[in-house]
Amino acid sequence: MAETSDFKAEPPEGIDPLGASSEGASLYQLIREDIIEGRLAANERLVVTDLARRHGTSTNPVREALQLLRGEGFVTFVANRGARVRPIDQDFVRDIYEIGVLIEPALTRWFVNMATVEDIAELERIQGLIEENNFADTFRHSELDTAFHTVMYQRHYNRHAAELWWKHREVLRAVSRRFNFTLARRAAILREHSELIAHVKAGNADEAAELIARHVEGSGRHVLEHMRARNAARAG
Amino acid sequence: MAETSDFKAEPPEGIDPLGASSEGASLYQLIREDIIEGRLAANERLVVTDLARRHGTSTNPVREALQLLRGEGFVTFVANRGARVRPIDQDFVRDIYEIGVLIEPALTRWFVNMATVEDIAELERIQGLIEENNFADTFRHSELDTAFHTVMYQRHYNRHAAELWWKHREVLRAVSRRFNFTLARRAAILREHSELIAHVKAGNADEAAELIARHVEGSGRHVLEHMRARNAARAG
DNA sequence: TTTCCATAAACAATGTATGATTTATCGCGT
DNA sequence: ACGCGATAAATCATACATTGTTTATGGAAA
Repeated sequence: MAETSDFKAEPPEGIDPLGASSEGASLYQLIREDIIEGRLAANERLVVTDLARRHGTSTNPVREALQLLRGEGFVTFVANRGARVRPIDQDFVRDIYEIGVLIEPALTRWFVNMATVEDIAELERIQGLIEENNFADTFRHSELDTAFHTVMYQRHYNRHAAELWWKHREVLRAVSRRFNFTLARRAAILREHSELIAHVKAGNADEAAELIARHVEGSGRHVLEHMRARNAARAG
Repeated sequence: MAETSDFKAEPPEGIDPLGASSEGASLYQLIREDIIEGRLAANERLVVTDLARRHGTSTNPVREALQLLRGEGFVTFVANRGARVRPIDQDFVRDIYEIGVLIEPALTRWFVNMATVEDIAELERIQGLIEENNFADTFRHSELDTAFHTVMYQRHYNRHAAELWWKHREVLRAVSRRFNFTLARRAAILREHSELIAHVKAGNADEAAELIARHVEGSGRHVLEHMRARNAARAG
């Protein structure tokens, strides 16, 4: 699994990157990243001619990229008023965490029943790196954590579910990177990952699924609490 | 609830129809329906100039509509080879049914705890129409069935989940219309809807959620069985 | 003076048309 | 079966028309 040895988490195998054609693809990816990473403000207007100038293309590919992003839900359109950045706010994050709580246990259950020794070794390797890093490098942690779960969901037969998870994951990864982990959360993550590996080894699908549900919910609660706090600080 | 008195099911309130601008919107909707209703064959090439000619527009709006459909997952792109119709095959249908089994119980649980007397009256009214129709008019049944579930999920706070459900529902509605209901399935639908209403009235959220899981799973099994049979017939 | 409103100018979205360039695809002859 | 040239099509650029939105501006009213 080459994608887990370096820092950058890769999409699960078999998920088309949606960035096919050279020019338009990078345009799409650039705008997408700007939204997900928060470099474009919530509700900011996306003016076609501006984007075209900024990226050195004509307006045509820009408009197509915006429609693609619209279909994925990262951009909203109003007739004759063009595109705006869809805000990745608390509601947004809560929504996709809740969907994760529902879907990830099912993906996990399947994984437990299908896991090979190589899979388990890979999980343990990544978990080793996570413990080694011990949250020192936030970016690295978030990549490793994503890789950990990717190993589990990567080969699931339900491609819709796996792709949905990945799409959500990309957002959550970016959002959670903006915050530091509390000590309690750090401990919970390490403990839950270890327990999960134990369940996988023992073939306890139900326990693993239940654990993942708690894991995702805990992660969501943690991020949302941070968002709330930051929001309150900004408002107060 | 005006949307349930006539034949055409409407998207849940608050779901933007994604068809904003007049021209491009209808283009998008037309192509989308052609795919969902199966008028465009699986994997069929979507040639930009053809579509433009057929719909009497220039190529630009066509390309944008295709990108939007790509983002929604109804169309696939390969670099420099353009767009193709994403096949709505057994895998596709199984995937989204399975996601429904995971998500709909959660939506239902919330509904049971929030349902007003008007909601319940509306459910009973629709259920009355469903029984009255008694599967005589397949199209009408599918619209009514959709309306029934829409009442439940319409106002859920998790807009992502509700929109995901709706997007999937539009596909499943079209697919299931291609088949007739077996007698066993008819009986199950009527029984489960009635039981569901009883659970809602009694405020039994868990029972309702469990029932919906079975309802969706049964519906999926039924449709998939039909698809399998038709596929086998075609192959044999 | 400030607030409000109508109006005009500037801006931008949307669609059309056309051409250049690159990349697939297909038919044909070897 | 293979290569090659013709055709088809995707992709991008450019320019422009039309339409609707936004903003600036100059008064009229409070």
